[in-house]
Amino acid sequence: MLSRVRDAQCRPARLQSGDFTKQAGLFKVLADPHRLKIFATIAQARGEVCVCDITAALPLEQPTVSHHLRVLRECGLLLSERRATWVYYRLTPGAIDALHAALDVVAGRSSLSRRAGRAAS
Amino acid sequence: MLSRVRDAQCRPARLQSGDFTKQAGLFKVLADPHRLKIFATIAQARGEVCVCDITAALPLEQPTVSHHLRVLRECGLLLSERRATWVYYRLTPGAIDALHAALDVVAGRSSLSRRAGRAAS
DNA sequence: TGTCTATATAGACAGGAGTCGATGCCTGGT
DNA sequence: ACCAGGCATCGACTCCTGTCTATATAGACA
Repeated sequence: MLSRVRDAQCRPARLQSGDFTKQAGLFKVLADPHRLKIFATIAQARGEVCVCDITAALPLEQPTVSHHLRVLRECGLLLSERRATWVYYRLTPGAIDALHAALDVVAGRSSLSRRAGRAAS
Repeated sequence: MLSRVRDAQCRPARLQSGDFTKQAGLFKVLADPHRLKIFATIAQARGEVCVCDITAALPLEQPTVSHHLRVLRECGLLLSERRATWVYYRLTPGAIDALHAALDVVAGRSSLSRRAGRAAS
C-alpha cells in the first residue's frame, strides 16, 4: 500500500471542512479592475461620490458603470442615496473590516485579534 | 450648466487615477470557493500539503484540482515541490501579507502602518 | 524495461460575467 | 405639460473560466 509510505513522511493535514462560498463571493466582487477602481475611489473619498464623477473617470459607458455599482451595492459594500437628479454612493460602514475579516477566515486568523492589532496602531 | 449646480453641493472627489489590475488579479484568484478552500487549507496547515489530500477533500476531479493549484501557483501565492511521486504545496512566504497589502491599497491605507499594527498585537 | 501510481497538460464544452446600445424611470426646470 | 438630463434596466453579444474526459509525463519498483 503506497499511501502508508506517504503518510509516514507527510502527516496528512486536517483539511478545511467548511465552505468558503461567502468569502469567495466578496473577493469576486473585487476581482474586476474597473470595479476595484470604483470601490477604491469611494473608499478613499471618505464620504460620498457622485455617479457622474465615477462615470467620467472610467473608460466605460454609463450602463456598464451602473452595472458595477449595482454589484458593489448588492453584495453589501456600498450604499446609494439619491439627491435631486444625482445619485451618490458611499461605503457601507464596516465594509473594509468585512473584507479584512474575510481574509482572516482564509488565513486562519481570528478577526478579533486582527482588529486589536489595528486598533493598537 | 448643470454641473455647476452639482459641484456646489457635491465637491467632486479626486478619483483614483491608477489602475488596480494587479490587485484585482489577486482577488480573482480567490474568487472561486474551491480555490479558496485549497488556499485556506494550505494556509492553516502551516506547512506543506500533499496534492492527493487536497484532491481527496474536494468534490472535483483530479485535473480540476491540478488546474486550481496551477492558478494559485502562477499568481505567486503557492510554491510546489516534488518529492518522489508526490507533489507538496505550501504558502509563498509573505502571501498573506501580500493579500492584506492589496486590500490596503484599495482602502487607501499604507501597508506599512498595517504591518506595524499587526506586529504590535 | 515494463507497469503502476501520482500529477500535469490538452482539448472541449457549458455557464457566467463584462460590455454595449436601446430604452425606461425619476427629477428639475421651462 | 412638456422637455432635458442623470441613472437604472433590458436584451444581446463575446470572452472568460470552471469543469470534464482523455492523454502525457515523471518517478518508484519489480
